[in-house]
Amino acid sequence: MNLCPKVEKAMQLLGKRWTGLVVKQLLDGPQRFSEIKAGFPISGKLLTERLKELEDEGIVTRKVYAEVPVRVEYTLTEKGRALQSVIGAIEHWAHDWLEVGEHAQ
Amino acid sequence: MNLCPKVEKAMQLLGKRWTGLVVKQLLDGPQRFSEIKAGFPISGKLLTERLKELEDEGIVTRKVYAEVPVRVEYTLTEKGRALQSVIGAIEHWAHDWLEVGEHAQ
DNA sequence: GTATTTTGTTACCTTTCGTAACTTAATATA
DNA sequence: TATATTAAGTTACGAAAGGTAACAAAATAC
Repeated sequence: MNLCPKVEKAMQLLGKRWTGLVVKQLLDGPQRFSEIKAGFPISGKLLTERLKELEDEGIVTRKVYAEVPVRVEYTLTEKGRALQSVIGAIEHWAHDWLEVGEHAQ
Repeated sequence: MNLCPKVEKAMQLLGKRWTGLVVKQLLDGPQRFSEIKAGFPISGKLLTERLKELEDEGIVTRKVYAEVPVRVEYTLTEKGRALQSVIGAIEHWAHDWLEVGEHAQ
């Protein structure tokens, strides 16, 4: 069986460090840069990079509020919200099968 | 909201290059090293590494057949087969939302 | 003019990844 | 006996991705 290019692309997207967590974070609603960053230990550099990638893929939109200091809010598009099924499946599997602090026996 | 350690661990597992594709490949049934490798352009070095990680997590089992030349077969455990829900969700999302060869508008 | 705050960006170093040559082990062939 | 064959790795080395911490921009308050 040869691999479907769409699935390959999805895998390469989600198979990047932090991407899943960024999407999961945004499933709770629109958030600004600093809020996402506070959710897990990603560096500012990488968060910028990941958000740019997700924006390029039409998964996230970026809105700048010209306040002082500036506020930038990131929101999932419909395409992004559809990833809820994937994130949900991961959470379900994690709760069913993972033990933290040790390896599987 | 603070992140559940199980979900964090799952994300860090699946958020590694090739891991999702290795699991997807093995969902079709047990396969030997070379068969998995033929499924997508992963290097032997990385495939060894990923399979070792998945084995350490109890997601995959490794069986050596002392034939000539040697045959090594990898099989998903029940924990591994449970990832079918995750892989399935990714495939579904990919078919619903991705276009190959161009970016989202 | 200086301080403050958020959202990046840059420089620099470390870790991970990719490639290609090599190793091992058991047999078959010359 | 020597050489070839084959699958499954392993190793060395250069390239790409990731982490850290200092810096920049922009607009306002002091």
